[in-house]
Amino acid sequence: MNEFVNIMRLLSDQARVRILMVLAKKELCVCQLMGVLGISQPLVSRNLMLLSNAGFLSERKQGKLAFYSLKKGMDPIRRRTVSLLKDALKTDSILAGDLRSLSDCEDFQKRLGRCDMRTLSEFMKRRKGH
Amino acid sequence: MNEFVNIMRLLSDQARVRILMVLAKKELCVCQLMGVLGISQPLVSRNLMLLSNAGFLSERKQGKLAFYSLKKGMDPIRRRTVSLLKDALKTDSILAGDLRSLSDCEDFQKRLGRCDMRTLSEFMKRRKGH
DNA sequence: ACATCATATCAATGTATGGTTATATGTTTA
DNA sequence: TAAACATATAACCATACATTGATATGATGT
Repeated sequence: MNEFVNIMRLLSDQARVRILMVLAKKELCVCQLMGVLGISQPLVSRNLMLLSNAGFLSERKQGKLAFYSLKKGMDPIRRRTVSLLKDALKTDSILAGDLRSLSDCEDFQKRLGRCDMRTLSEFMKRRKGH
Repeated sequence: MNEFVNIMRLLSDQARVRILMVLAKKELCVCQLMGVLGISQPLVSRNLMLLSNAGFLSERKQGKLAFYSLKKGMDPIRRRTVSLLKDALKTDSILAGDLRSLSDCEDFQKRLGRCDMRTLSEFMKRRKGH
């Protein structure tokens, strides 16, 4: 009972749901999530830790980057929960915006050749402007 | 997005999940839920209101009693959510205890011929003793 | 009308949680 | 080795929420 209630509490936060849904599309590092979601780095990190501890994410370290992705081989309950999330948010506008931000962010980083959190967050802020 | 996150928050509470699961078995009035779950009447009422407003419950008034049950004809997302709850808690010990309490509580009330919240809560307290 | 019973609502309070700032840890590059 | 970069952790504050106790509303029977 408690485990399930804790999973629900985990998913009762917009930022965490957005992270989970974006990672369901593609493996990303922390700074990319910052850029895409427009939230602070400590907050991204904390939410990634919570989602990892709850058994939803895998972590992969490469150099100074930490990549997170949806965990493979989750138990049936978690799998169904993620599937429910996907269907419930299939036409969600915020999520659609996040995915657009993602490709913009990737283009920017490709030109830059690195993550560069400061420049990236400036770029994304300007991007939100219009 | 917000609607879904609110549903998750709703289900991130043990008392509400227990209420929902017991009502999924059987229509009950407020005082029966008090007895079965061992929680205060204002708390039961409040959580019933939240679950109703979120579209999970139907209400039926009969005399001074207010009966609540799982709503018929919920949208697919809510239906799947309830189904997920049921499966996730299929072997949950707290829920099993609630269902046992339910039949005890019904026996007691049948002998008594009414709800009688005061006597009932005393009875249920003693019952928890062993 | 009055007393009792069932439910709803309100006020008060302690706790949990999201968000921010500052700092620490670890990695690469110059 | 020093500086820049990426991430993690800690401390803190403000807000939201669960829970309780008291009280209000409303129905039933005497």
